Amino acid sequence: MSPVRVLLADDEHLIRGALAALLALEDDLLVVAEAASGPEALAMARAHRPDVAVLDLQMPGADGVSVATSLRAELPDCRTMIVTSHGRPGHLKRALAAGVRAFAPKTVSAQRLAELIRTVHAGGRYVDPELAADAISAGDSPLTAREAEVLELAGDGAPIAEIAERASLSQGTVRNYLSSAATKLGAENRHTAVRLARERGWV
Amino acid sequence: MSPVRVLLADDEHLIRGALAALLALEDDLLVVAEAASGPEALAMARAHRPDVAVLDLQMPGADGVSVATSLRAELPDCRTMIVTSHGRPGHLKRALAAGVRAFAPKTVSAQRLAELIRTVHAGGRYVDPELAADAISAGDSPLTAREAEVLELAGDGAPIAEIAERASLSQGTVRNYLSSAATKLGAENRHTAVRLARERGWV
DNA sequence: CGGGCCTCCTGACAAATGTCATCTCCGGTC
DNA sequence: GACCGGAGATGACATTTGTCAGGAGGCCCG
Repeated sequence: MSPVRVLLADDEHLIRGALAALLALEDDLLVVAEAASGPEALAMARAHRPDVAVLDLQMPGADGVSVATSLRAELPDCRTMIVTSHGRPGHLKRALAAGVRAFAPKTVSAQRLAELIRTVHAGGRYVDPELAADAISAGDSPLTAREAEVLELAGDGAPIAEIAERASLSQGTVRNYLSSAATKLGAENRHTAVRLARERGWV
Repeated sequence: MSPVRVLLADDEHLIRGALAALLALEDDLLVVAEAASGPEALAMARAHRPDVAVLDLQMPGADGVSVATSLRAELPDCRTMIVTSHGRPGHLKRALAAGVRAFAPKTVSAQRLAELIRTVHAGGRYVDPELAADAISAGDSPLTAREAEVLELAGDGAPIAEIAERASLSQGTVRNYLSSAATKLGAENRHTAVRLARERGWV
C-alpha cells in the first residue's frame, strides 16, 4: 500500500522540522512538502497534491482555516486537519465549518498525531474532547450578525465615531448595537464585551 | 568530553517530544529531563541538575521567565534560555533581567537551536536580532511607575471606579494618570493606550 | 396577513470618561 | 534654600459612552 502523502504547514521552523523528522519514522507516512506561511501552503499543495494537509492555526499571510477553505475548493481530495497551540472554541467552529476533518491541540504526542493523520486519511474525523466540551459549553452566539461585526470593529479600542465610519453606520446605531451586545454578554462596557466575545469565539 | 545535560520545558507535547528526538541526534547533547509546566520544570531541574534549561515562554503554572528567576536562585550553575512562539519586546526585557542567556523564536531551525545550546553552555549569550531590534526601537518606557500600574489594572476593560479601588487611589487621580499615559503613548483613550503599551512591552 | 425579529435610524438623558488648572507633600539636587 | 519632578488629590468642564424609547422598513413563518 502506498504511503499517505502529507503536507506540513507551520511557521515555526523548529516545530515543523521536528515534526517532519518524527513523522518520517512512520513508514506509512510521507511528508512531501513543508510550508511556513498560508500562501506558501497553498502553493505547495497545488504543486504536490498531498493526501492530508496538517495546518497550524496561526500562520503569516493566511491562517489555517482560510487555507483549509481554499484547499477544499481547489483540491477536494485533500483532507485537512488543524493543529494548534491555543485552541479557542471559535476557532474550532470556524474550522469545522471550513470542512476540516480533525482539530487537535499541540499537546498531543507525535504518536497520536500520526494516528490522527491515518484516521483522517481513512475518512474519519477527530476533535479534541476538551475543546469540544468548551465549544459546546460556550454555546451558540447570542449576537446578531451586525452586533458581532460592530463588536469586532471595536476590537482595538477605536472610538465610536471611527467604528461608525468603518461600518458605514450612524453613530447612534453603533452605540445601540454595542449596548445590546454588552447586555447580552453581561459586560459593563464594550471593551470587556469584546474580550468576552473573543474568549468564547463569537467574533 | 561529557555531553551537555539539557532540560526541556514546553507544554506542547508534540513539540517537546519532537525537539527531544532531534536533539538526541546531536551526540554532544543529552536531554536528561522534560517538563510540561512551570512547576514541573523546577522540580525536574532540582532532581536532574541540567547544564542548560530550554524553557518555553508560555506554560501553565509559571511562565518561562519566572522559572528562570527561580532557577537562577536555586541552581546558579544552570544556564537558562527561552524559546517562544510570539516574542514581544517586553518579554525579552523581562527575560534578560531574569538572567536568561538566550532568547530565540521558534522559527529557528533545530540545527540552530543545538548551536545555541552549545553557545549558552559555553557561557555565551544570544538574542534574536529581530526581537532585539524591536526592543531597542521600542525604547524605554516613558511611563512613570504609577502610570504603568494603573494602565495595567485598566487592562481588562474595568471601569475607573474599579481601578481606583484596586489601586487604592482616588478616581480623579486614576483619570489623571490614565490621561497622561494615553497622551504619552499617543492614544485616543485608555483602551488603545493599554494595547500600545502591551505591544511595546511597557506593562 | 399578522407577528416576530433584525436592521437601521433619531432624539434625549444619565453616567462615565478625558482634559485641564491648581493645590499639597515629599525627596532629591544644584 | 531654591528648584524640580513625581505622587496624590480636588474641582470644573467638555466629550464620549451607555441606555432607553420609539419609529420605519424588510424578511420569514405560521
